[in-house]
Amino acid sequence: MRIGELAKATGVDVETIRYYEKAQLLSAPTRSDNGYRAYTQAHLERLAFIRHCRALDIPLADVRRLLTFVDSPHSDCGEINHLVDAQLAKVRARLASMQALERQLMALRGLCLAPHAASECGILHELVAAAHGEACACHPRSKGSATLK
Amino acid sequence: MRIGELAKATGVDVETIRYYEKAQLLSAPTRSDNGYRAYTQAHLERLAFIRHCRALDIPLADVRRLLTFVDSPHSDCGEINHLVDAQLAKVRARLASMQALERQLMALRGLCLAPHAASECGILHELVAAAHGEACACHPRSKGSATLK
DNA sequence: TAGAATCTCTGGAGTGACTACAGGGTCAAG
DNA sequence: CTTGACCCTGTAGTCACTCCAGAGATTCTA
Repeated sequence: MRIGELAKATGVDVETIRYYEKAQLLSAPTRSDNGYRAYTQAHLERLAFIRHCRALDIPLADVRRLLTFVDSPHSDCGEINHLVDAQLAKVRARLASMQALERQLMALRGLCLAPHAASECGILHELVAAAHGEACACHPRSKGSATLK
Repeated sequence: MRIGELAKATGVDVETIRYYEKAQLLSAPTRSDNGYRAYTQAHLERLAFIRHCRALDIPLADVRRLLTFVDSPHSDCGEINHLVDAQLAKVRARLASMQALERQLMALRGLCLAPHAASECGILHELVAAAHGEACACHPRSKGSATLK
């Protein structure tokens, strides 16, 4: 199988496959007489594994660890659990901050509903106000007056 | 104000401030006799503005655009709305994929509750199964048998 | 006043995970 | 025989920082 076929079969870009080889995630395949990379079914499976992990946003360093487990079936899988747990925690933390971000942007967007002069734009005012340490729609002060007069 | 004081006042790292200067987001301040950067209140406000935008995950290129609006108060703010809307759409898209990701990882995690040999680890089986195009707990096949026998 | 700790400077390299070239070689179809 | 699709290597660019080396300036403590 040539690199283009492998790319099509797995949905991974050709350049990315070469990158994975250089990054030691995919072993270097044998070469045909013309110097083209010749991949086997084993490569395809390994690449699909990597792609699946990446779809789960698992960093390449962790994918590398997981691959060693695939290669040594008698080792203990405790670290695998740990790895997935860590990934889940990371995703959840990002999820929470994303949700806060969405709320902040919605509050900001609500300050300017129709276009007008920038000097009167609620959004710009809001962003500038942050510079003065005033309460803003995004990050209301927890204590004291959260309302601007 | 020296760079360290500015950093403390805004919560932006010293190196990041210098980076913003190089990236043309913050104008180069005058220098003291010893060559140290001497910042003004205007710099502080501008930096706070940038920081606030970054807290909203607005890319630096967009922050640069926003700063031109701050500098030209008579321009129309339509682009500001557009920019915030685009940011909101981006955050929402990421939010959705993050939520899917969380579900996938939870499904994966449920496959191995106690550590044992890697060869029998449900998580590893699952990740490897993806290589064969089989249905997996993360991405069940829409048609046909979604259950593994 | 000496020495140490802290601050500041510049320029350059490193991060993650690709992505995009430039400049060439190989191969099949028309 | 030329066109186009594919493949090769190596390098540089992306984003937004972050870290480092090696040097000079300032400030604190003994």
